[in-house]
Amino acid sequence: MTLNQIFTLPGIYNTLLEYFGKRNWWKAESGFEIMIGSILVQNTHWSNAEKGIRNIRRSCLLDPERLYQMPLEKLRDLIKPAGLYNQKARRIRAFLEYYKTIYNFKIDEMTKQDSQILRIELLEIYGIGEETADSILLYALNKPYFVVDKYTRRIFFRIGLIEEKIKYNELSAYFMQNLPGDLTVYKGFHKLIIYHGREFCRSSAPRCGICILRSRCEYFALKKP
DNA sequence: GCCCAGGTGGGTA
DNA sequence: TACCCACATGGG
Repeated sequence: MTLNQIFTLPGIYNTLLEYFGKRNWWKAESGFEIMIGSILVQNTHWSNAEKGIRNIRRSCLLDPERLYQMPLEKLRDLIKPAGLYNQKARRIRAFLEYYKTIYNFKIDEMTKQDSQILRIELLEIYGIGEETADSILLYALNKPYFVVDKYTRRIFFRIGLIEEKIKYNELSAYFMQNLPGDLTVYKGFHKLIIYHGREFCRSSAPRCGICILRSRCEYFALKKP
């Protein structure tokens, strides 16, 4: 196998999978927890977002109806460790408003809805942009949308596979067109990109992402001629 | 003490 | 349309 063959999306996916293996990932208790977590993790380290989720769970509020009844100030206090708490409290409230109005807090009803319509609906909610919408679609509702985040953009630009200013939809389409339309691959690849990004591709180390990933690819290229 | 994190919306030119 | 900027806590 040549380096060019390794540097395809399936090749990179397999390389990262061999390097990182299967790791523990956030074990959410429900789709609803994933929806709230997707908002809390916006521009925030996961460990902080998790504290917000934990506070909500401890208060027995990890339930759409109860969380909806919660005064905004109280919600704000619970999610404080996640940072950006004023904005995020309003965003969670806006999402709950939509979830109640359209789906009566029933995730099964939401899952039955057409994926494209769901995505349009989610994007109309205050505080839900493309990444958060796709995160909810993929992880909470098991709809095949590839989640593109800061790490994805940074890593694949540094490897040289995409342009720096590529639009979200173009980058997402690039992944979906070059990977099997498989939920396991979409979820797995996104997680691996995050692992790689956290360890090797921080913004303050502009070259290491390329070096590590390229060297791993070269290593596997030699290992599997 | 400084930099950064799994974004988003609003303002301005 | 394309840039800026605010938002905010906690870990390294």
